[in-house]
Amino acid sequence: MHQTNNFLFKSLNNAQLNAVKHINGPLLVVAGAGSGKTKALTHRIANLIENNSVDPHNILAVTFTNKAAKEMKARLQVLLAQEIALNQFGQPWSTLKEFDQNQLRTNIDQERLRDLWIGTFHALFSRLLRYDIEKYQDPEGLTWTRQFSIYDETDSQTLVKEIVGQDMSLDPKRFDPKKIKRAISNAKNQCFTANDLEEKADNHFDKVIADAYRRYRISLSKNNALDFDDLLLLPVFLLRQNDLVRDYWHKRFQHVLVDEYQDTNRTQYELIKLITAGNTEPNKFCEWNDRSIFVVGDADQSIYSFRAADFRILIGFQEDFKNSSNNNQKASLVKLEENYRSSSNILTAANSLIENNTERIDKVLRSTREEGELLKLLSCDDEISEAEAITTKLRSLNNYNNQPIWKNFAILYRTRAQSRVLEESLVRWRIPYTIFGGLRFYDRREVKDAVAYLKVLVNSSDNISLLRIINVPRRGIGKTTIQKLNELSNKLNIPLWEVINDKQSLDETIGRSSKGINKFTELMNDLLCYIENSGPAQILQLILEKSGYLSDLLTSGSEESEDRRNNLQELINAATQFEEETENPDVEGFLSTAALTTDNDTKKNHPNSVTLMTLHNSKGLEFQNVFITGLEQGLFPSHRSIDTPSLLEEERRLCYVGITRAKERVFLSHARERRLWGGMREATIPSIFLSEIPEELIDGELPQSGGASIRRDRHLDRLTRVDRKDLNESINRPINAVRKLYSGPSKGKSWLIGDKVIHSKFGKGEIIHIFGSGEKISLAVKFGDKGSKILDPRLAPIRAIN
DNA sequence: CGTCAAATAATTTTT
DNA sequence: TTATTTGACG
Repeated sequence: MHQTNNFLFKSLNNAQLNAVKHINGPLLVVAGAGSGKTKALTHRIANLIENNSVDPHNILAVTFTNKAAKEMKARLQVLLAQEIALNQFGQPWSTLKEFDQNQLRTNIDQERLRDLWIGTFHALFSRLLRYDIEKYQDPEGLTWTRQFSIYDETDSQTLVKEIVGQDMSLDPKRFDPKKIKRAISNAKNQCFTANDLEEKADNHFDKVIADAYRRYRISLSKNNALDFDDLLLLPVFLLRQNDLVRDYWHKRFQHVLVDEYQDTNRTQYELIKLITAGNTEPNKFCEWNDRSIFVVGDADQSIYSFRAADFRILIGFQEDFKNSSNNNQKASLVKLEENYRSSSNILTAANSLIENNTERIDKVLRSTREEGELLKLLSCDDEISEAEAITTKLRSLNNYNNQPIWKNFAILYRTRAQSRVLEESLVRWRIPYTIFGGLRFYDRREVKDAVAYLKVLVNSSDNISLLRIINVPRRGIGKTTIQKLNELSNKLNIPLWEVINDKQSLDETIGRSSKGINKFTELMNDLLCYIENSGPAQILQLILEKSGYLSDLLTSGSEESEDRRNNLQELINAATQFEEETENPDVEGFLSTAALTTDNDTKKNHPNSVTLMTLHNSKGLEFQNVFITGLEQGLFPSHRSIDTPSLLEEERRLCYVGITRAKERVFLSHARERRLWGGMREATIPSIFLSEIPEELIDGELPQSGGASIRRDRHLDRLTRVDRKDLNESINRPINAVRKLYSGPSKGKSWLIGDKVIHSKFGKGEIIHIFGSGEKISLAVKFGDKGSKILDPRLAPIRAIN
């Protein structure tokens, strides 16, 4: 063995080594938060390439976010560069000049890793479709070409709305287009066709959805467009039906790696199976020589089930990929349980919390670090005091530095609406902050307009984009004109573009309204002359100039239009960058990138500011100090999840994700009263999650401002306490193992954990948890087959039984 | 055809 | 409260 082995392996712990050294066959890596899973992934790829002569051309590495893909690629480059530096130049990478480092990395990227497919599910499989979509034979006879448009959420929503409202003439009050879109999306993510839905439908509503699904698909095809879900679903059908195509991709991708496997949905799972095992069921597949499937994930961090992600796919991996030729031996498993991020108090808290979930893979995060500080509880009067308490903490923790380090702090919340109050407080104290998420760069109006021009130039069937720009900038084309043209297009069954591009018949049908239309078609035909020989950046420039879009913005001269102009310049920069980075930078490719890029990944490393984001957005990140806000029943956990155990467990995982983001300190805050939307105040009950963290790990503190003056001892009365002894006993037991005596409310009936009750709807049950205090308590009651419910004893139709 | 004001709805959102 | 969408009017 050469010394490269040493180098690749030396910084890994035993579990990581086992993962990295696994070569052929299936492997599941259960990777807890902060356990170095990206390290395992990148080192494994490097090991395949460098020590096992695997051609990068034969590797497929799939992630869920562009950011993760980018990071993986960058780390892989460095790994390979380090090796080359050592072997070829005889000096460690770190001693090379920065210029030489970059040179080497670029070299590696362009030569060694050129054919390595690493990216998001959507990016990679849309790429596959750009090659092979024309080989797809749809059972309903629908077709697409390789110039297909990708519709984002808004575009496809518009289309569904059109179909439901006009095509099917349904009352949008009874059949909410948003709900229908969601239902269709859900079906697509579970690999169901419209026919499948039709067969399953046992009520009117489901039949309507199946019908809408079928029409929506036809409509997409007429527009030569695909939505996000299709980028995964269509490849599944294509690979299933076309042996040649399937064989090609199956043979090509001998080593498949999937990151965040707990977030895969059924359709993605089908894709992975088709690529890995071809037409064979994976547990019947035996040709594992020179072939592997390597999935990494953490069921405890599955927080996207509302987008049809299903972590049971991860839990089932060992069974799915078991070896039928060897005693039905289960697929191998490696657990990464050593956490390098958080202090041990934080980890113990997170572990105790997640123990309350029932659907898990047994796993405990082990700390590699010192005990650290206790988690701090901030009990506040209302959401304003909460914000004030947080900013006060922020300032006091930074007082000891003459240079405040704001970037060490993150404030996490369950819903976007919570950010406003926090912002106000931060502004008041002049604390710099950055809000994550929100409007995508490519979702800005002017950017979407410009991109829509490109889309129509490439794909003239794309009516959504055509209608978006036909009167932008103003050409005096109104609603009635457009409606007439649409009707004509439908009647003659000719694409809208061809209808408006036929000057003569246009004059006949709409007379003088055709003036604006002609202006538009002349512009587009002019632009079409350039499409063959110019890159996306130049065409964008031409679009903005020739359409008058830019000059319109210039004449208005407002601050807003200046912003717009900057954004458009930014778009051209993005196109230029795309041309520089891409081997064959055609407009179609740029459009795919534009559709599949969020600016979370392009956003430059934020300056020294506090980060504000939703708990969902925080997954995969880490911060020195983390605030988790709004820990109240109905907010976190959200009211939609509170009486459905599986949803409640997902909220708990979300809380687990939040806590495990922190390296040094965790602050948990809740407000006793919160203005919801509108003026009304609502008294709150502290979150059940607070009661699931061992009391001795939490330090209740007196908030320094905002008049939130409740003391620790008074506060803790409000929570159900969990004794250490009971907690230890509860480990490895289901949720109802945590039991304690609770002194009930002063008035009315007092309740005890363990009491049996009878509910008029759910039948007999047992109280497994009590939280809140005084008049405001809630009971968690477990009803045999009906699962657990959270009930208010003052309202719920229950009575005690023996 | 375009603008303004009333009406309406409100978890989370890797692509 | 706010963001977005609808529809009446000039």
